Amino acid sequence: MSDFITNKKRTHYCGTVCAADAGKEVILMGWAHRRRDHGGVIFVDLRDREGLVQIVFNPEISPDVHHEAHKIRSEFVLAVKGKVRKRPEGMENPHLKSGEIEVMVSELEIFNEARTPPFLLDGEADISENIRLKYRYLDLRRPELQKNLILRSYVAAEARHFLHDAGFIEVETPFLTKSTPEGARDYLVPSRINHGMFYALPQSPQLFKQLLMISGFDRYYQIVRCFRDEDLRADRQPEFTQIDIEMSFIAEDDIISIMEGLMAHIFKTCLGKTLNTPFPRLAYHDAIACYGRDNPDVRFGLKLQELTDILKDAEFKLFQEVISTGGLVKAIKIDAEHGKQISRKDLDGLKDFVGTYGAKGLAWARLQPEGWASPIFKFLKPAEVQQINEKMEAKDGDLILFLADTPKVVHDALGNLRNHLAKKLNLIEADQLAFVWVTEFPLMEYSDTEKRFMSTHHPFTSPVIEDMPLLKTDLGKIRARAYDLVLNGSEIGGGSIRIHRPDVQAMIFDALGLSQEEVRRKFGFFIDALEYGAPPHGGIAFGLDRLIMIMAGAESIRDVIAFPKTQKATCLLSEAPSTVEIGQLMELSLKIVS
RNA sequence: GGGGUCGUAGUUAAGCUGGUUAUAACGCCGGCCUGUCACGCCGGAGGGCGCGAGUUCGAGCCUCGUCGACCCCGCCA
Repeated sequence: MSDFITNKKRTHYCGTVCAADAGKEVILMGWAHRRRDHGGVIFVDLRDREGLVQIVFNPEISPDVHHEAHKIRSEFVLAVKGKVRKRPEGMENPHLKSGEIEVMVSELEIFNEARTPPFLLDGEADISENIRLKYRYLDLRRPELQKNLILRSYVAAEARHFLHDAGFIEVETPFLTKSTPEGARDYLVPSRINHGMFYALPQSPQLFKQLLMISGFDRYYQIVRCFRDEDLRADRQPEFTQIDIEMSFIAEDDIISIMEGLMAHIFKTCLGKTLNTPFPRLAYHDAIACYGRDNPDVRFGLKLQELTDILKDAEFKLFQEVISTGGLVKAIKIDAEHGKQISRKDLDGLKDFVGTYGAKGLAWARLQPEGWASPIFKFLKPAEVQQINEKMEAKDGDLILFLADTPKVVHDALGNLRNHLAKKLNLIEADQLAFVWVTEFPLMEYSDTEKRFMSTHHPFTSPVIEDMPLLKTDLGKIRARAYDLVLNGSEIGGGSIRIHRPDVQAMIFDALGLSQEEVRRKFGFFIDALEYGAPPHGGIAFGLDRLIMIMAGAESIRDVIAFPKTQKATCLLSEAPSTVEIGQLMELSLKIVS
């Protein structure tokens, strides 16, 4: 074995060698980031996870080592021994943390050569994602991704630290578990021992953590992988990580305040940022009314204003039709300064944008010195225009965008348009952290595809007690004891107080249209457990990946996961999924039918 | 399942209304250089345009199909 490693141990990480080390003998190990060969003297930037340091090969120090150094190419793996010295006057590199010093190498070992990498590992590598993912182990050498994953590690460690100190017990729950067809599509695992039967990978440890409450653990947490076989997005991967939490003998405010403490601790220790707690709260109904979505980005205005009442008698066919069939008219005002950045052509683009959310049109009006310029205002009475002016507090130059449609389409389209405009018009200040709790979710929502009411959260969410009578009359109006934590317009966590009484649980299953046999088949073990003394309990789960995305300022969830999947849920590095040997299928009594 | 953007040397891109030997930068290889740090200078190699059809005298440019990456809708209790 090499004398380096066995006898000569690494003394410093490259990025940590600094001016204070001048005069010291150091041993460094890392990758050749860049080489500058001047014929006489050779400079190499040596890189490890902590950063870069310039190492210098000078023939006057050792002709042999200098000769050997000629072989060094990008990404060769090196060990060097040498003396740290202050760089000569005027030769400092202010771009480098270790730029004041350099290491004069007296001994070199090339541990390993490297093929020329398929892409440069320098700075902002604007390389197509398929190449990056195929050579993920090289992409991960880039400082940006190293930084993200190191942050991720810190956050997980600090979360554990905080929760441990707060009396939470980390318990592992099974990955091979029972399929529960409610909710997302399951990843299935065939059972070899039980032919024709399948495990499912957990979408979340929901029932297990509730069972742990019944078992008396009182406070549980787990940083745990979850699996959902649904289509991917920029912030969605088929396997993702949750900080999963459950507590007994508590109510909403108990959980909310401890979780605010958790967030404050994580942001303080990992980013040095102080959060203002408690976080503001917003009822679901108000979130939808003002922001169009249940994960509002409250870093900017552009709130939705309702004009339905003002326009209900308007002699404009389109509005009349929409309003008389239960639809709404809502509008967003863009102030003059930003409104003028939006051209007629942009307006066409915005119309197409809302089209993707089912909106059939997008009307606009611009207040100009000579009055309103708008394709629709000619259909309105002066009194109506006047009321719109007042409601929107319109000033000269303002641009108003109107949408008339069903409530769902109006909120969907304008909610997304609002976010789109904020980005386009640069309305979001960097480094803002806008947390908001969204509360009072509906317990159930009617599903047009399933033709029945479905749980908004999951069927174990407790309804608000006073709303219980609505179980007989108006299922859509029952509020849930649920809460989501939203950060900068992204849902980073969600949870609820659970049902702990078997009779209440039975009523909810009944309202969801699940027969007793179905309930028994799907959740029998859990129903049984509820009957053996379940404490009042509730919990929450945070999406660790999304949280890290925001903390790291990452554009994509793939940038905070070491080995992510593509949008088609494949791994370009390992080439999973793949076909398997026929023998493996036979062992599982499986047959590919098409 | 649907909509959109993209696919040209190792990489990132350019390639005009289809027209001889397909450009550039970086990277790579060789040479020179004792103070560079996106080192510099000189020289060189490297692709036939994701793949497959078609239209045409002629296709990187047009058409169709197909594969892949990304973004979005649906989906994500």
